[in-house]
Amino acid sequence: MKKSHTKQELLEAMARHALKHGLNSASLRPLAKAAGTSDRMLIYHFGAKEGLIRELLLFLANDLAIRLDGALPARRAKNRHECISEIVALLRTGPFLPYMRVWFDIVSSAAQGGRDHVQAGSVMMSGFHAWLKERLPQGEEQPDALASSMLTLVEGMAVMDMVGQTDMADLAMETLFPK
Amino acid sequence: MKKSHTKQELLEAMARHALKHGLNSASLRPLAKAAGTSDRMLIYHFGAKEGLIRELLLFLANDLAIRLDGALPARRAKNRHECISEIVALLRTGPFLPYMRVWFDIVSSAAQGGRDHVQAGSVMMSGFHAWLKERLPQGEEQPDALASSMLTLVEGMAVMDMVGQTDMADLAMETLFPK
DNA sequence: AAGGGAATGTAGCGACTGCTACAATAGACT
DNA sequence: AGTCTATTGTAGCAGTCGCTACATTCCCTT
Repeated sequence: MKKSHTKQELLEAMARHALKHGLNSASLRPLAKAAGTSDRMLIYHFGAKEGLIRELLLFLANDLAIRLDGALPARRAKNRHECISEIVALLRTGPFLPYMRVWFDIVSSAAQGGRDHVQAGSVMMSGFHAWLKERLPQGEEQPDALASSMLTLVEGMAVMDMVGQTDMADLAMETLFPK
Repeated sequence: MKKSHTKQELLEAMARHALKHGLNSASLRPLAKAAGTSDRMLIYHFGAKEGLIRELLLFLANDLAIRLDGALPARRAKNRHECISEIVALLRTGPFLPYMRVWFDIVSSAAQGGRDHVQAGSVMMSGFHAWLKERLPQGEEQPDALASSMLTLVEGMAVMDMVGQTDMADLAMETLFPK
């Protein structure tokens, strides 16, 4: 072996690159450069770009889960409004913006029928749902339904944010989960 | 003049192509072929690809508005649940799937900082909001807030649909706007 | 020490990208 | 009729894409 980058190390570096520069527009040579290797070696390790993307997506899904866990302590919110508004504030925070951009790359590719993207997106939402459920106010009778509601609304708000309709997003949140 | 395609005709044909094959991956030669002309002529008419995309986005925004108007009569829904579930059902309908795919192409590009995409997305959401407001149940005291809520939730549901989390989308809707 | 397989570099292929230089044609106007 | 301008075709450039053939180097095993 000369350098013997681990697949994990490669994925880590490529994930960092994808978070900075986008996922859909990522091509082998820039990814390789970011990971300190060559396109030649990426194909060698992952077989083809398709496999690389698949593994990169799973890595990113896991990475987001870790990042979410680290960002907000696993404690119960005081009430519904505080719960969702904390989450929204968190996602609008600098460190999470790259994840949001990559997230919509994934959604867009999933919409075009990319099965790997659908799967990765599904994994991400499941993880997000579980994470959110642990942070709901105490005593909620239907935590699944409430977590689904909040998560779905949060996703819609993210869409609105991306197209400059932050006001509409905020209004929706304040209306559905008022103080 | 030999053929003298109108810009409008070109945009129409290219919009059809974008709805079929995606917007982010659209390149000049396929677009030109779909419009019965050449990449050479597209550049001639639009100056550069950037201008073409800009005009195509506005065309699509207008097209979506027209399509929405034509799809559901401008009548008031009986209640909130009927209102939103009709809209969701409509958007999940075959003819609207291409628009959803293109929509998330736009959101994804907007997330990457594409100003034209942000603007087009904003126009689309404003139009959608106005359209929805006319179809709210009668007697709602805060139509803007309610329309924003429903629209934002619908967008979140669309995201969930794209990544195969239709169940979560439905659960959210039934929870926030129960029968 | 010899062999073997894993890892890497170099070079390049064919297809595609947005875009352009050059020339030809067609119509409108004087 | 002759000129001018708008429109179009042909050909191609320089760059990027995913991927591969070939050769080399390295470490581990025997």
